[in-house]
Amino acid sequence: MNVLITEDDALHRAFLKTTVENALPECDQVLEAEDGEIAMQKVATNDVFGIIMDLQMPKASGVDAAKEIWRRNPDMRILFWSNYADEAYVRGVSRIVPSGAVYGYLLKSASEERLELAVRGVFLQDQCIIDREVRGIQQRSEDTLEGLTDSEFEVLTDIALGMTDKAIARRRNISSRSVQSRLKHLYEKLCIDASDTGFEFGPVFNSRTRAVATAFSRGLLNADGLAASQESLDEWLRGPTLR
Amino acid sequence: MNVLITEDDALHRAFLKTTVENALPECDQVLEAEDGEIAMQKVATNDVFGIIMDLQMPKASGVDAAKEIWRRNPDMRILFWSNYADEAYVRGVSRIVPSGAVYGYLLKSASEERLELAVRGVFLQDQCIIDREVRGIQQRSEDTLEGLTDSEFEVLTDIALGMTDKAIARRRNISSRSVQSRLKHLYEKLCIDASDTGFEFGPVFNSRTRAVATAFSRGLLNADGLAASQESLDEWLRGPTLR
DNA sequence: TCTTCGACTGCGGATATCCGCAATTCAAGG
DNA sequence: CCTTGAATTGCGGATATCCGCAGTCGAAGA
Repeated sequence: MNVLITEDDALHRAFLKTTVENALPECDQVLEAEDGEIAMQKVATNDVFGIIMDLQMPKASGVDAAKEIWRRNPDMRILFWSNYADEAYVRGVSRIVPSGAVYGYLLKSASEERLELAVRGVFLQDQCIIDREVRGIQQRSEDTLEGLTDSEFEVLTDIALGMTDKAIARRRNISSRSVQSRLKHLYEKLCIDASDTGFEFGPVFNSRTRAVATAFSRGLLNADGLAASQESLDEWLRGPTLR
Repeated sequence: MNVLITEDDALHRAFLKTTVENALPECDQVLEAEDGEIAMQKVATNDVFGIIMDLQMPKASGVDAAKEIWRRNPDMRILFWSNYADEAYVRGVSRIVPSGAVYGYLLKSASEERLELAVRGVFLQDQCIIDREVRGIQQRSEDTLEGLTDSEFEVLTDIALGMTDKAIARRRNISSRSVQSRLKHLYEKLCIDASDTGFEFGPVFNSRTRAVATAFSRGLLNADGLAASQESLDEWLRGPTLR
């Protein structure tokens, strides 16, 4: 029974290793990977029972790696261990977890006991253990009222990448007027009122860019998620529209 | 002789403490702070000789805290210890360091020996010790050719916050046409060509939002720096234009 | 079946943005 | 003194974006 630790920070990696050795005496070997790519390799070439994975990593992010690993091995137990409970991360994880898969989502601020309990719960008892704080974000992002629709979130990432209305319309197979309609709803939910003139010479903010800014400051978007979205956009650009 | 460690991650904090105790036997007491605000308090109420400071922290970021601390005490030795060598961080630090101040900038990926050497160099021998990688970024951001002008950087943060051309013009005391002129140069340096049609239905990207996206992915901007810029914007909005 | 509600869509107008062209200013050097 | 180059500004036009209004469509529910 081997456990893989995927974490770029050396100190955290060492800490996780000793914790696993403590909490899981049944564990034969603790493998280590310092980024998502190495993790995928190690899973492919070793008999890995479960994974503890950081979300913020260079090269392949934790979400990317988990997605690929679950694609080949839907039963893999994965315990995510992250610094933040940003909506972007929570959403990203929720999107890729296969139905029936066993996983956990713990914050690094959690105590060592909670971590040990989570390790045993996820790896030995097939429990899904989600940090309370994360759980809150998860629910909120599922509620249509509090958070954003998938459509709105989609269009938000698109404008954050700098796409024009027309390009978004093409990509999502809707009219450009619909894109604007979705944007309008997005602006409302983010409380962006272009005519809300903070000073006497007209509006201070451009709705489009302002939406991206507030989404960033609220944790709806983050650099990692944006990089991932950029990749899928590149793929789309290379794809069907290429002559 | 007391040393203050400012770092939100508990593991890193503990690591720094033992390192300092090893490298600096002369040190009487190691104080700890888990965010920038606490750091400022501790500096005010204790006799602190030098500081090791993380840059990414909740509440007040490392740059904010260092700025305030240096304002009251320009001779304070500060060793920055950061995960990334993002241009935004390097620029932020370079901007606030008083002339003649002793400081260091080390990456967390540096070895423990390098860290110990840096601690002794900065605290005991008044050396400025800058990580080679950071030094590279620093030089590049000083060169006008490679990096961006201060004007261009300024306008970049403004559009990233969602400001309109007119508002930027007001704030920076130039005409809105000049804002567009600066933007044009910015777009050129970021290699953003709106007419670079990736597909057959016109341009894919909106220059303005695209610039923000690429600036983010290149580390010219980051969430922390944006939050700081937002604060100074709020201040300006409350200030002279308020009737 | 009828109603309701939300999403999508087209039209048209008000602004905002992007950019080429050209005149001006100003500072650094030859 | 003259030249050069960079920054600023105005003008004008081509697009892009934002948004109100109104019509269509499909799904959910009475």
